[in-house]
Amino acid sequence: MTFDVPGAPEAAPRPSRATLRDVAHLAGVSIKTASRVLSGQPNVRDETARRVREAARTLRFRPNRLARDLRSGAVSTAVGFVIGDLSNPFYTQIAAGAERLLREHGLELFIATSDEDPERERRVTLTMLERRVRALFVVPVADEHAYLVPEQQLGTPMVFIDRPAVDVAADSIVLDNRRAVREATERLIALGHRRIGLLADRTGVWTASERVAGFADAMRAVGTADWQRWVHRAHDVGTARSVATELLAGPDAPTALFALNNRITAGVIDALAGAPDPPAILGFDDFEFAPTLGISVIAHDPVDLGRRAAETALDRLGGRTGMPQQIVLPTRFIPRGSGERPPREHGS
Amino acid sequence: MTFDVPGAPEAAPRPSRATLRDVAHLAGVSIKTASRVLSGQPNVRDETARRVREAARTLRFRPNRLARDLRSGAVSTAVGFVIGDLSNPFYTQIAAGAERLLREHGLELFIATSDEDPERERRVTLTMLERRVRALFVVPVADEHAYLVPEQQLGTPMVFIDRPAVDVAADSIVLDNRRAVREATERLIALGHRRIGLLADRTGVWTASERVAGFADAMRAVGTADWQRWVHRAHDVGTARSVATELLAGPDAPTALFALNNRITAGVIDALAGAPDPPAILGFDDFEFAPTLGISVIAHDPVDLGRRAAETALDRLGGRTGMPQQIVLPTRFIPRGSGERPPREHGS
DNA sequence: CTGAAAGCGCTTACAG
DNA sequence: CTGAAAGCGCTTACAG
Repeated sequence: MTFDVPGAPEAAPRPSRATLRDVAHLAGVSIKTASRVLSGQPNVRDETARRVREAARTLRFRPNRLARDLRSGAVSTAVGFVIGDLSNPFYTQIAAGAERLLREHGLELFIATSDEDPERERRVTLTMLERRVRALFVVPVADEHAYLVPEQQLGTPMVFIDRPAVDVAADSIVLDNRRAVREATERLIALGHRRIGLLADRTGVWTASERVAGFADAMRAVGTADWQRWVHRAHDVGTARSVATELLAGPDAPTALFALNNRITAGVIDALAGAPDPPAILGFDDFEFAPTLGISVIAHDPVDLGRRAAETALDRLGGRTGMPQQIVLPTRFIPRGSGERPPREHGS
Repeated sequence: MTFDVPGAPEAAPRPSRATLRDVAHLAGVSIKTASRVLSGQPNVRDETARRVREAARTLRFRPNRLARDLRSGAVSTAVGFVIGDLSNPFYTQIAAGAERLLREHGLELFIATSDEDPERERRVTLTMLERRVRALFVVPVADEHAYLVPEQQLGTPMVFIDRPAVDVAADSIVLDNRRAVREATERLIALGHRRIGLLADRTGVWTASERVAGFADAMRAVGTADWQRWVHRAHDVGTARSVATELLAGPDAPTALFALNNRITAGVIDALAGAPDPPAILGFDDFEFAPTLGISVIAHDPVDLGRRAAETALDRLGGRTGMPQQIVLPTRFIPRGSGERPPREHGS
């Protein structure tokens, strides 16, 4: 359905945009004085300021930040945020956490998506730097970031989130993936589970490797040498669903399924909906309906990841120097039926 | 946990950033020739181009977009996107849909959040315009946008999403809220429900009013004059939970609950988890676990909302003039247990 | 194929 | 308290 809004005006002739020069002219002052008034600098007579403001209003003057930022140091008040995908809440909640803190410091967010593609990540990151963002946040997919070294040396603070920086000495904020998965696996083992199907993201994904390592730690500790046969790969809801379905239909079906991220957990839940004798399910990443669905999760707060990243960048902008830091945020195990509700941005 | 990364270098002395002038100088050409090479213009001898590119590489030259955009029309390749909240997937999926299309046209996304606050919405919108964004997308909370009129007359395409523009004649993309809720209510009535508890967002929210109107249409059609007594208000998961709990405990408890957005649906689900004799639940907005939880939904695709908005803006940028349009996207009713899976960005 | 000049719209540094 | 000049780093328009 498409229809015209009744009574809407014809496209008006386009007046051109008023500049500071126009305002100054109309107010009968120099361009510098107009600049003073409109950017809140002192030392202008009240009457003069009033005239300038009125001229600005009359002309509907809006300053040009491009020009302003260019002149004053070629650094804008924008910060760049590179994430994998805007439709994945994990990423956007990180951005939300960072944004909240940044805007208290007068900074704005420029978000670009890498589509989980290393080459595109590189391209959009460089574009952000061309805009002279004041700081850069990356939830990296690529593991090659040497191209950022010169930019970093030029003083742009960079913070890597969820996965550490590899070949650039930048600050990073990560979760304690390995420990979390080791301890959760130990719980499953303590409950008597031995056939634990692990569904991990693709090899090469740093968080997946860390989490699998935690699983290996726990399995080896109880003498399970062939732990690798329990490790399966999935990357999205669809593949996770198929893998889970196959696993349960096969011989030697697992008594527990451990999904290593929220997308995989969703697939597993899908596969098991209405199954007669469902295995225990454990998921890395908390999600809203976990309590309702009776699923144990390893919980953490993406918003907090973002907030910590912003803190780190603000620190650097504030002049803190020294070695890059890696901050490791703890996760929390929430067993099913615990009734515990972790704090969330929305609701609960 | 916080620790220093071992072996990280001391903060290096900051070299200053190379400009086009530096590159030209090193390559022994004029600044204009360097510009030609690096911005891909023709008419440069191969050998000259090679020298320039090498100089650029040596100096790690990165063009300054602020300067480029300022010179060439003072319009950047960024588009502005104002949403209520980065941690609400409904908004970010809209942004995802728009971004995908826009980037095919070489445009980048600048996202700002209004925090659902009209005054803040106004402020961030104006800041975007100061950055001379090429187009502006707004999922509005305010219902006063007259201040955008001059900007629009200056030729910045604006598209309102999910809620129409009120006092500025801009294009908009909305859902068929009223019809969708009327028809869904009719279904409930056909199933024999008469005591239908409606949980709507705050009065003043345009989508809420439309949806309530649809409910009224259906209730009046079957002679229910006192339909208003079934309308309750909630704004987030928490309030929706309390309202739902109260409703069910009260006398004359509803046999069906109709939640008018995804946040409210989540609250209702929460309230009903484990209830002995739960009412039917119907929710506006689709969500991933609706099939698993056995909930009927009014489905639509936020990604598509964003895509259509981007199409509209690109059209305007391409020179289409004429009256602003309001595009109404249809929704789909998905009954519980239908097994139907709507297409989603992630998974399924 | 190449370059010198002017200018985008502001702010900085300096002078009065 | 106010202003004329210079310049941020590029590209446009023009000339050769």
